[in-house]
Amino acid sequence: MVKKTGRPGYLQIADELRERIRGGLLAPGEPLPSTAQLAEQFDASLSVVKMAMGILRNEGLVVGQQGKGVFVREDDQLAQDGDLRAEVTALRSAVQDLTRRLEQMEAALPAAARKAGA
Amino acid sequence: MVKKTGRPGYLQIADELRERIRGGLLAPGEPLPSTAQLAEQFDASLSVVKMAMGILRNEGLVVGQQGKGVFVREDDQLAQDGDLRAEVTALRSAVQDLTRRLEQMEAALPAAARKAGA
DNA sequence: CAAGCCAACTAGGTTAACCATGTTGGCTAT
DNA sequence: ATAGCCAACATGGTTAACCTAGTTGGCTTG
Repeated sequence: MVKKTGRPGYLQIADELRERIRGGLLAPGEPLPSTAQLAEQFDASLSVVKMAMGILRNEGLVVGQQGKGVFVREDDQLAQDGDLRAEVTALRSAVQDLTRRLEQMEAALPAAARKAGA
Repeated sequence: MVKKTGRPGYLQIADELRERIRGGLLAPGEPLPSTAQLAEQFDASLSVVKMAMGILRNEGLVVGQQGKGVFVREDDQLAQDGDLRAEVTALRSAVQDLTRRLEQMEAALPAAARKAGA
């Protein structure tokens, strides 16, 4: 299944699964095949499948549940909206602001960081 | 360096590097320390550092050049042209990180959380 | 001196192994 | 029959090893 096109296998698998999700072949809430099954289907090693899953998880397209499986995220029809750009810009500003404020808190209250970190 | 906070090490490292970039500690065009150096600095294995680098690469924050190094992406506004997905991914990670840190603060300062929240 | 080779670095892909942890269904013993 | 255990499966994190391939600087050789 995985082709030797120069594009690494774990990205090919991530692409394919991403497209199945976008195309509706894998519906929201539906479980993906298990890691082992995917490895067999794609004729790939467990490792590359796990890497692909990690990417999709990081992208938020899927949600893993230990012991059960990996499921297509339910709540993101937001990805279809037209004007994401403004939304992303606003989110970035909000994150930057939160980061700054949280850093001030952590700097002012090292006890919290100590308790959490060490 | 990597703390046992429940958040996996490769995400902690990705968080830290992402913040260095956003904060300007690592300027656009500037090379990151090599994988080996980062592993030593974070007291982590090469593997987790490589995983962290893969995430940042996937997010488009950095660009790797085989044989040379990994560099902070120069055109920071590139995300405006196509790939909102990577931008959203980065923001999601940032939010996860902020959430984790804020929860630690709240756990360490229950009085403050009570006063502010409920 | 100059050309070229080579060793030592770099990123990146792949695989395998080990462990922790959560779920589930079936079997066993009471 | 039921309660509880347990094996088989699941995700997820970590580490190590091996390989490809590009870069760079120094040394050797012509």
